[in-house]
Amino acid sequence: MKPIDRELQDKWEAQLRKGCLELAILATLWKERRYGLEILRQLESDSDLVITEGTIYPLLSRLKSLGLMNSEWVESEGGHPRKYYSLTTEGRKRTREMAESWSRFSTGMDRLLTPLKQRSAKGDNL
Amino acid sequence: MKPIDRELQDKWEAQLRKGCLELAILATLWKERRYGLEILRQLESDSDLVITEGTIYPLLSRLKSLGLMNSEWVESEGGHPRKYYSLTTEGRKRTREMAESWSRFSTGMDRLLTPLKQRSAKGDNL
DNA sequence: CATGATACCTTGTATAGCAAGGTATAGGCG
DNA sequence: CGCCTATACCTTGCTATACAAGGTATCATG
Repeated sequence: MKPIDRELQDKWEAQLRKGCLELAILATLWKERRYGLEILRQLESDSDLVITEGTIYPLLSRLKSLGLMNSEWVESEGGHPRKYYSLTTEGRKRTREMAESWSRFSTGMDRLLTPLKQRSAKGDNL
Repeated sequence: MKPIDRELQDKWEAQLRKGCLELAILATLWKERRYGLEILRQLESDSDLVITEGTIYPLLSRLKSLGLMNSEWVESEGGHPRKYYSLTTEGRKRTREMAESWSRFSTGMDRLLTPLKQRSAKGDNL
């Protein structure tokens, strides 16, 4: 892939991620509470979402101020204390709604992309 | 759904769409050339992507300047002439790459969301 | 020639993600 | 004790995106 393509691909992927972060973050808290950097690493390992601290902390603050999360400081053995976030009842509700929204959106995108997948069916050899 | 929820849901959906537009637009041109407003209507009918003219025209210009599309003016019977866009070879290549990127991303998101779907398996009655 | 319909384009604004830099706590080391 | 490193949280300024609003152009109709 040429450098210019590489650049475009990166830019595209960057844009793609936008707007899905809230749901992704909420989802990581579905089963257990987590702290900032932990969520960040979780996203990176479970999906392709690589985000930075400058992205996640403002987002966590916003989600908390919206009442979707609670936070509590927890001392850790050695090192800086951690701020653990957990979903509120409202947060669980919204997470489910957003997941449904994602599902609809995803389905719509796949429908738009079906023409690309009909290679063999129409002798379209690319 | 309460007004505040409605607002949040709308905001979320707005963000979700960001960055997927390029791929969506390119995909509509996979089989045939189309003009601006036609693409806009196509997106609305085939998926949930409702966008405005202020969104699509700058985007089309950018995609053209990137060499992914050609455009040609075509007279229409009655009314303003239409500017038809069609994919270049480069554009088709990138569309395929972006579709693969979408597929990876979509899979990653679904993986993050799997914990939400295990209601019955763990007696999690919501 | 005014109106409506269709179509394309531009300007200004709000917002999101991010790079970069700053603060705070604890452990190891000379 | 002072210094370094690691971990963790937070803030500021920048860039790019989508969008609302408003503008231009063409043709048909009355």
